[in-house]
Amino acid sequence: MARRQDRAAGGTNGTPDGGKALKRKTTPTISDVAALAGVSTATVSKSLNGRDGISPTTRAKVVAAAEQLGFRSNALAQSLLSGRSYTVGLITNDSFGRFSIPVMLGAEDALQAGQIAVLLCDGRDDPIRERHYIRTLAARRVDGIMVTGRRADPRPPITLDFPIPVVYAMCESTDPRDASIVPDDEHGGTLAVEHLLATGRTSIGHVTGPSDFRAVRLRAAGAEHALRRAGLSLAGGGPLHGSWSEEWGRQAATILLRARGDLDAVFCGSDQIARGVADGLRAAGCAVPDDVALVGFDNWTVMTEASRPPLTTIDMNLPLVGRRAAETLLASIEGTATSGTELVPCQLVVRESTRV
Amino acid sequence: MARRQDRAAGGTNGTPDGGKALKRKTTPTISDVAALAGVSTATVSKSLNGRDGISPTTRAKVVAAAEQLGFRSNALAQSLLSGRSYTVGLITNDSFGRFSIPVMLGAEDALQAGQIAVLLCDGRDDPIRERHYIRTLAARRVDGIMVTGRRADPRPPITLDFPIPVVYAMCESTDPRDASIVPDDEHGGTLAVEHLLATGRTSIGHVTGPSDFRAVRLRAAGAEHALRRAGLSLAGGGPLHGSWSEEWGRQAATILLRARGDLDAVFCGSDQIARGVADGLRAAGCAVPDDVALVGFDNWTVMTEASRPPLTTIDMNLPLVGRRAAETLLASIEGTATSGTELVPCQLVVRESTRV
DNA sequence: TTGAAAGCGCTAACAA
DNA sequence: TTGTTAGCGCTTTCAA
Repeated sequence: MARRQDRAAGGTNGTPDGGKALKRKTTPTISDVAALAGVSTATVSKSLNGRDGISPTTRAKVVAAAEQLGFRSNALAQSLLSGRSYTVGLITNDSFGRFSIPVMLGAEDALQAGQIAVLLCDGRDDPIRERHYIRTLAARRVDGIMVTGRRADPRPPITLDFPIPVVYAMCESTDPRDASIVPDDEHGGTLAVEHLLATGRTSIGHVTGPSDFRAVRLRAAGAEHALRRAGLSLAGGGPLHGSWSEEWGRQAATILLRARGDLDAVFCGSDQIARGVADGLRAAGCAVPDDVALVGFDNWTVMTEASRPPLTTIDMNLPLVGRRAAETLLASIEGTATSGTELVPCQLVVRESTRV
Repeated sequence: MARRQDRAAGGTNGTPDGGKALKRKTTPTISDVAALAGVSTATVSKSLNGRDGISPTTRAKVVAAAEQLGFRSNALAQSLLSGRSYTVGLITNDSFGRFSIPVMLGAEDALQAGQIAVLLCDGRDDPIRERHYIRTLAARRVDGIMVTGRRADPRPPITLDFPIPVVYAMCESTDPRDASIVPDDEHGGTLAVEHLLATGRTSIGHVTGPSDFRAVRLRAAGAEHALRRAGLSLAGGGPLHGSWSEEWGRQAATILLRARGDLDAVFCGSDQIARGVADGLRAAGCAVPDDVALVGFDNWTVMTEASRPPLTTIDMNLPLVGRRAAETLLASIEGTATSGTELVPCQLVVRESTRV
């Protein structure tokens, strides 16, 4: 099956040299440093950790010795002593997809600034697997757990039989006492429609995903509020629900045009749908944005840029969601627990599809 | 900025109860279990780890005590003793994008089967950051490191000042003595063209990405080999290089049609390009697959399914790349080091765009 | 079959 | 200013 390119044998990096070996060079410990520097281990520890009560001379000697040996303090031993692993578990059920990754990146950034490492756990929507991971994380004495998901819809909280902080990012816990950080979808819907209104549109349709997504309901609600404040309502009588696909967008474009000859804007529940709508409108001889303006949702560049014309859209600030989640988790680890759901604001990104 | 939904305070899961606290319930240790079971810690250890030389009665007693206390062995302590952390570091420079994620998932799967946890490190193409991560991983005494990237192009090996196994997944190390696992792009190109030939096409063009990508050169080489074996050569005289975009695909379709009136197939270097080609052909009044058949590369569902018609494509088996990398790393950790580059075969996925 | 003791690598009292 | 000692939680001889 697999081909292997033939090449010289013998790895570079540290692959143990096959032979029974002479002096199997083992990682230097604090005692090695102490011995070399001619001091006690306690002195080495203090010197290297910047504790005071150490003479500059000694400190220099120790540092030199450590350097020479390539000494690197064993975090495992430190953790055992301090009772903190400086590690958090990241459980995701998005198989690290489009939504959870930006969240993760934001989180990882904030955590690593706090010197916290992240253990990866891909739950695959399998409760068994999730439980297994939780056991592992428990054994490794993580300082906290972050849970992430594909959908913003509330999910049952994870169950822990040991007391450590948990925060839900992107997916809300059904237990209101848990800390959750999610994008403010309703606000996103409002932003989109307000932008359309501001550019002079008045007959605005809404094409979106299945109504059993909370995000879908919230975005629609935000849109409708904004319209109501302007004394208007959705063209077509309400949101048009379908699948999260371009195909649905294309169909919906036809439906809307047929229903409302005066249609001059469409707000879509996703960029994918919006791209479909753009194609559908074009096919019907309708110009975007001249005849009909278009706003998507997600700011998924692959879609927004490939669409003709490029799409104005709503960005959920997912990295910020991740960052806030990490900060909340860190605070909780430090003892300042928070609870309840925090909404991260969305942001309008203007491109060709709504140019005036 | 952020809205906070008001809700009752007080977390569910383990957020330390604010107060100075009564008996701050601490995680039970092996001594707690020993005390409760009325035996020594050594006996507890042996009982729980299935060592023999323990009477069934005692074992049962210990197990019961452990259960009752919710005892979970401290992996940190075990690691300190065993010298193995059962953890590997995963360094990526793809910001966990489209390519490295499937690789990661495959790897994570294989590793977790081996009871190995994964520490996440997003290098962001920043060497400083990468070095920082390597220090962290060293301190945490990871058993090995896996390096992943966006491009298959060879990258300089990471530099370690301590001896642990490293494997490169998806991105090859420039040092041939390192172990690398990459998709067999050349094979992929061959598969694509052989499929087109098998379905009776003879005038086959190739539209692909920038030629400084090794994958681009390999895929083209594979395609040309297959053609040569059939006594043919690429329509258009050679590969058409451009950007990795739909836009380029649309342009290229026009170019190819103009150059070769008898064009009956196009093999594309990516699904994105292929989708553009599909649109370009359709716009030129050319039917896919009746007039011109189309094969993409990547099996990126978002593109293959949204394309009209859905695209036949080449799948790189990325999860398998990850799995093989993990297996190689595990073997290396166990002492069986490998070196050189392993090629993982690609696979043809047939859809509408090449129906006969 | 069980337990006492030593030690993995490190840090924090406390003494010197 | 430095060193001695104890101990984090666990496993493993070795002796009982």
